[in-house]
Amino acid sequence: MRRADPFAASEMLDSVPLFAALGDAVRLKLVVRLCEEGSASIRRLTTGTGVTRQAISKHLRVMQDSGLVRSTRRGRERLWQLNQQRLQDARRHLDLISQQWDAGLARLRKFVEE
Amino acid sequence: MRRADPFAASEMLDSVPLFAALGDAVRLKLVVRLCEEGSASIRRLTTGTGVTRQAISKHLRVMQDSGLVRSTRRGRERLWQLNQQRLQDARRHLDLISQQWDAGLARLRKFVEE
DNA sequence: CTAATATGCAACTAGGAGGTTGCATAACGC
DNA sequence: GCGTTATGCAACCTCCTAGTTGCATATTAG
Repeated sequence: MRRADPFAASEMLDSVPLFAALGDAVRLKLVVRLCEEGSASIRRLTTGTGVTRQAISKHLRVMQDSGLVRSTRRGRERLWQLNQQRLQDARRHLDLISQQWDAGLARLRKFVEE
Repeated sequence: MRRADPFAASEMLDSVPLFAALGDAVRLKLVVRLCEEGSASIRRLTTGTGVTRQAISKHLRVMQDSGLVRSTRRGRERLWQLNQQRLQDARRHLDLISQQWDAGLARLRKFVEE
């Protein structure tokens, strides 16, 4: 009962939480911040955001659940850093969509011309 | 009072609604569907989704507001299609993030080694 | 003209997301 | 040991989002 899909729909759906993680202004700023600083503690990431530490903590957990960031405990603080592999997954999925779109266009064009 | 940003944060934030649009299973399936079919009416896009036509209509509006799709009226139906330019914007932003991440890593590595 | 088709609009509901405050716990510095 | 710092956990609030149903409107077919 599976529909035929020209590119793996199930794998594509894996990136839904990843895109959702990127689809929030606070979180996208955190991504930028982590790019600049490499890795940083919650306290450090909170400064300048205008929201509380707990809010940032929640955002980081969302990002972690989507695989976008990971953390390591060091002493009394937890250091967060980007997981670049996951970013590349997202890029790859967008590439696949674009390619498929092009292919679909070409197919339609051919269909019309025949 | 603007913070210095190594890559345009304001432009980056433009893609927040775009990522949010992609961060939903129903909508990402619609993207795939539009890739396959080129352009399609609401009624057509609704079949097989398990939700009502109005739900799909709302999703399409969200996607439209983020620039991901556009529509044209033809007779009594409205045809929707992907806006590939916007997809490429998203890819470009992910590329920028990745590059910045690499640069940040290199900077940190150099700092540690010195 | 009339019936069927395709969509738009509005009101409503349920649930989740983003945010807060308050308290608990663990690790440093002295 | 003790105060300070950094985080975790839980309860709570608010609002937006995804979904529904019901009705209105426009267009096509016959």
